[in-house]
Amino acid sequence: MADNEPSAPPESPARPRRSDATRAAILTAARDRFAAEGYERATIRAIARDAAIDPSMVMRYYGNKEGLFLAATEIDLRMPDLSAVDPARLGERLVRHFLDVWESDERLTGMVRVGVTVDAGAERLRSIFRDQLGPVIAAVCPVPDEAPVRAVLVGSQIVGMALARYVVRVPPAVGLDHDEVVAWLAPTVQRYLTAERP
Amino acid sequence: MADNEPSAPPESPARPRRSDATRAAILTAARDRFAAEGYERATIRAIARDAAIDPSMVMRYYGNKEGLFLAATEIDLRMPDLSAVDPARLGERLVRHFLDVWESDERLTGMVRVGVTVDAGAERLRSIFRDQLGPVIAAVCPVPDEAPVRAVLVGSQIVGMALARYVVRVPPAVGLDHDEVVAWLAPTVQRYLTAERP
DNA sequence: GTACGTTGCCAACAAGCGTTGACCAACGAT
DNA sequence: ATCGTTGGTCAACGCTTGTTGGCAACGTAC
Repeated sequence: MADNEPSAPPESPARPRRSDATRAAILTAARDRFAAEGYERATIRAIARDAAIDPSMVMRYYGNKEGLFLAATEIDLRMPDLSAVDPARLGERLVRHFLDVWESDERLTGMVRVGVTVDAGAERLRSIFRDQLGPVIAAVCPVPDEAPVRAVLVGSQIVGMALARYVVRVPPAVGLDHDEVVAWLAPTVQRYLTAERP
Repeated sequence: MADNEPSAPPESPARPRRSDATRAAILTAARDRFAAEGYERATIRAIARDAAIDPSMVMRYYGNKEGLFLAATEIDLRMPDLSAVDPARLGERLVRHFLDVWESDERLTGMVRVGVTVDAGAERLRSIFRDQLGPVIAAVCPVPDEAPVRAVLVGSQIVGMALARYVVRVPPAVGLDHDEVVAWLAPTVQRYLTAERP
């Protein structure tokens, strides 16, 4: 309905358009606003102002606010291949990876903010658990059936710490450096991954 | 300013008023709405409708929306006295306590929802860490200086799991029963409380 | 050069928000 | 019986929100 490709020729899935720069500017502004202020307070008008265009352009290119949100919050955790990692250091590897990825992409903070508030965001979070964290953990899981539970355990500790550090900013959590976080959390994650089911 | 006690006599800190029932109805409705929908989407009008009164009453009794929020989300974690607990079972005790308290008070879910979105909510969360979790953990902490860090570690795991179970509702986390959650999380919490600093 | 799709701005809409002040009814002390 | 205080409703305010439709400029293909 709000689609702008007139009759997308099947041979080229995405041709460059003159408005690509605008689209990109909107996405960038939307990411910043969603991350900083959450879904409701990030207004289309503010996003458009940041992108230096008219609010109606946002509607034209992304249909409505939820469409913009979904487009702006496609997240790639860049999960490493854990099968190449020393099994005894899986926890350390994972915790360090998440610290890096979290601090390199403010969308993750925004994702948590919104995933906790809006249904569309919660579904996004679930899909990240299911499609990105799940498979990687299944690959190193002794019993494949247990992978979903182990993934959610790992995720709960990682997200919990991210919440404390980057969203709520509890002082003692903010004060920890990477090595301290790894030293505390890695054994936990390691146990969730490899310990016998209790 | 929006205070309704004309000249509160110091001898009786809180006399019963005729409007106590209304005040309570507002608070109950506010808790439900804030918990279910977060700060922005829980409108004063909707809360007033739930409480079967006029929106202006909310303003009269609680000043403004933030005042209502603060009044509706005073939270008591009912922390137990850990010094009476077998030191080897501190983790188990704490995890079980949090499961109970979380499922008996939907305000906690609302608290997390709002604490992640609004500044006033984040401050509430920090104060809960500082004033309720902190002291209890300091009492069982080998080195008192380390108590804040250990408290935030415990909190990160507890809140992370609560997020997965009660807010985002990731299926594998919802499917765990209390004993399973305790079996997985208790050793983690135990280590955060009593292990040597790594 | 003319027709047409694209890009963009502008002005407006209806709805909903938090908040305010005027006004009335019931109560309690005098 | 009266008068100030309290509990409550009503109607409106100013504002912001997401969203829409019209219209002008630009570029390109024929």
